[in-house]
Amino acid sequence: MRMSQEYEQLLLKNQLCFPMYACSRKIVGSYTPYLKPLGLTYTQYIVMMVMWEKESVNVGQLGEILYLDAGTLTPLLKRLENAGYVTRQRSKEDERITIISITPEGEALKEKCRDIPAKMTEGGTSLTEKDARELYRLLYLFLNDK
Amino acid sequence: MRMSQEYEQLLLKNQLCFPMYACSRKIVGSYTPYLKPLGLTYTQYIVMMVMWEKESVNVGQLGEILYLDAGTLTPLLKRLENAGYVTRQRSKEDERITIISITPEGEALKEKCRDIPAKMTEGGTSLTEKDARELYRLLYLFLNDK
DNA sequence: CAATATTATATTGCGCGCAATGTAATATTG
DNA sequence: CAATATTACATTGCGCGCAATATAATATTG
Repeated sequence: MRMSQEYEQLLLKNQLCFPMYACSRKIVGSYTPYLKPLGLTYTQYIVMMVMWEKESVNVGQLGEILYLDAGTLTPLLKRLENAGYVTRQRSKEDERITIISITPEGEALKEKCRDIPAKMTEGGTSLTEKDARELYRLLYLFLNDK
Repeated sequence: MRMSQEYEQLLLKNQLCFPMYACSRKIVGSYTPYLKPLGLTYTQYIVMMVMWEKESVNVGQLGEILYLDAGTLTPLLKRLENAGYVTRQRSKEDERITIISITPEGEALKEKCRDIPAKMTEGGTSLTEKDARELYRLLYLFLNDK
């Protein structure tokens, strides 16, 4: 007996969001063995990646780059500050703005993270180089657009 | 000045995980306008999707299907139980097992969710049908494999 | 320039998501 | 069959992730 069109769309296997959600958690989780020894979470890691590129940003810019809001970033940045990797200080020109700056310890952390990307790919995906490129393209299409 | 291969991989734009993570949150978030009026979170919604297909499952099976563990599922299932959508009872054959069963209210909820998939696609992605299929394939490749 | 609006961040509250640990029931093993 | 191991969930603790609200500083407006 055939299901109606509407109800058929409610089947898990017909969803695009679900595999995205599951995939994301799976990959984020696969970083843990490399990040936990450094005392980092995945979100802290991507914040540090931004810091390695920028050296200094404010909370709003960080949020735009990472698609995260102050409710997530503020406590996370306080933890990175406590760990000694960044400093948080109000801008002198506009006291509403909090400027996040990387410390020497934060810079040093970059070296400890140096091999993580290689270790992550090394396990080996069944994704070919071409598939990976295609996946990348489609994800950014979704991300920039809808 | 050129960056070393290792450090270049630490650039956010060279990561596959980051867009997946951001994309996942973005799509999950786009469900909120439709789920919140029903008092559901996205995770509760996909649990209910399983219940609509199975009528009765135990916690372990639910975890396998959704890639979630008991630490996440137990409190979530208690909330769905309090909302009246499922029941939780120990199996008589094996008292370690908790059986989750859908209630008539849970079945009724399916009708209220009927139009959600259509509403989700309707906003319109720049993804073509072909791109969506390709994305689906690549996500499941990642999910089943690595 | 005082009143109002806007902006940037912080705070609060709640529901995940997951590692680690606990607990009770069932399986296995000597 | 008693001791031990394993299994299936439950609990605890912590860090997000985000909506809603608060707060303080700056911009705008009449």
